[in-house]
Amino acid sequence: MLKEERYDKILELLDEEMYTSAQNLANRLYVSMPTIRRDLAELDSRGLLIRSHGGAKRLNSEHILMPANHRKSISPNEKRRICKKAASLITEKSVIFIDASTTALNIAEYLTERSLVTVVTNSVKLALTLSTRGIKCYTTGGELQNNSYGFAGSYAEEMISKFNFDFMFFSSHGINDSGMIVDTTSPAENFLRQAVCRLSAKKVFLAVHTKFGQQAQFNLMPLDDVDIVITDKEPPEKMRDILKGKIIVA
Amino acid sequence: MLKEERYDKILELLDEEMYTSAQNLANRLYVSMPTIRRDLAELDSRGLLIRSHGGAKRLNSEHILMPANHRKSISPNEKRRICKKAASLITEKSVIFIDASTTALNIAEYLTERSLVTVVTNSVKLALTLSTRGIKCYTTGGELQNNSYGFAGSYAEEMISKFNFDFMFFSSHGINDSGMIVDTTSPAENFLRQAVCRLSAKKVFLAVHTKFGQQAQFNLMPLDDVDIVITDKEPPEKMRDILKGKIIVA
DNA sequence: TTCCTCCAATGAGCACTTTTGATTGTTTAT
DNA sequence: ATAAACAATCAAAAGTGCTCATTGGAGGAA
Repeated sequence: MLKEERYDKILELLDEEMYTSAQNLANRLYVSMPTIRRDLAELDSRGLLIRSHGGAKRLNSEHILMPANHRKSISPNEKRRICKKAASLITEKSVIFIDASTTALNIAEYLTERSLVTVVTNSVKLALTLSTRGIKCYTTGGELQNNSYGFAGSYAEEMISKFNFDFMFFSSHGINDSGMIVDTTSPAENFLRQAVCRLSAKKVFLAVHTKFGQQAQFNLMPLDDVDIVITDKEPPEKMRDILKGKIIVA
Repeated sequence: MLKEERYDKILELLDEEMYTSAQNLANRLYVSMPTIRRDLAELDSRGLLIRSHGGAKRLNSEHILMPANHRKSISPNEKRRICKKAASLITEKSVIFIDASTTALNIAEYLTERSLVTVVTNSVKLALTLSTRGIKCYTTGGELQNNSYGFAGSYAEEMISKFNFDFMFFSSHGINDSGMIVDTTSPAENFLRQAVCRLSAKKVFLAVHTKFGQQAQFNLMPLDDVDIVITDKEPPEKMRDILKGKIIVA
């Protein structure tokens, strides 16, 4: 096992347990105590956990700046596959908007500096990711939404009003049986997405197959407004008609 | 097989496996270990994977986030003391700007929801910190600057132009012997600070004592433009005159 | 096309570094 | 006071970077 792999495993275990003893880690990862101690020291110095006598403690929201970055994303591989397909739609020099969702975040992997794309986003995470990859991107300002690490609000809306987008890539909580895209996030964020929608030539909805048939408290937009839906599996029978002509299975 | 082809194969394998050993790659691609090592080094430097002793790790969206250089803040206690004092200047309902610097970041600790302050910042870190503390804040958008985790650029400048600030809190690389506040960060970020300066009633400069007598490549503004300087120790003799009347030792 | 030259890419050998677990004596928590 | 956890040190093993000779493909000339 690689060292980095062990580091990740330690953080994953801590994610579930809040506290863990060095002994416990040594047993579960089949390495000796000194090794675990060294690992914990290293992870502590990276600011990923808090070392304490006998073990370690998970960072809580007070200490962590970019929280939950080691929490496992659900079906990460499906999301990545979807995003790979999504990125392949992007033509050179196009202007694209990517929203703040764990799904759309993966597009970052498939963007390169060379493609001369103008990226606009309201996602803090995407901004940080692209920044470290050396890809220029414009981030909307505004008020940071607690659960999504996305900006929203009137400042964000004003900022995006300066653009005309070729593509808008977004995701949400799900699509209900009547073909309405629904979400649980803040209304402010939904307003923003609706505004971007009006400014975008092509609207691309990224949906892992589990999203079909989901219900949530807010209506974002009808599926009719979307041009392309990218998913990872054939949707259930009852949704075939609504999705006809716009679905791509990655 | 071409080199680039092999690169792609490596990335494909990593796509499925998340972690892989150099040995494994060498076997599957029918090349020697040195070659695989060279490949991994190259791919790592291109930012397409993370090299780790014995192999490599896939770069997924979650891991890109954490800045690799977890530089520890220098003299954190002095900075906190300075920021505590800075926060005590803030009156209820005032509108304040806090810039992207490790020093000013500490103000977050001393802000409470109740004080009804409107906070505006170009710092991603501050935005995240305040957000987890439940304090509302407006973040400028713009282009993320690589080293400071701050936004800058014309969108940021336009955003702040909508405000009139009661206080501006900022820091920089230092003050040189002629009383000029100097910095090493991107010019874009300095333009932003200058713009905020013009919109602020009181300019408060936060300077750990080590900043006195420092030189750097960019001139930010003369000390004359600043109303208050907060530091943690009496400044050196030669700077007393310039600082007269505006210095507070926390 | 075919041959030749050149240069980048590769693999082997070797010295060096990193990682790891065992052992030691010291520190810490209860 | 006592047991657990710790840091420090060491040696073995694995992994690595370096140099250098060899290979094999790209590009130009016959």
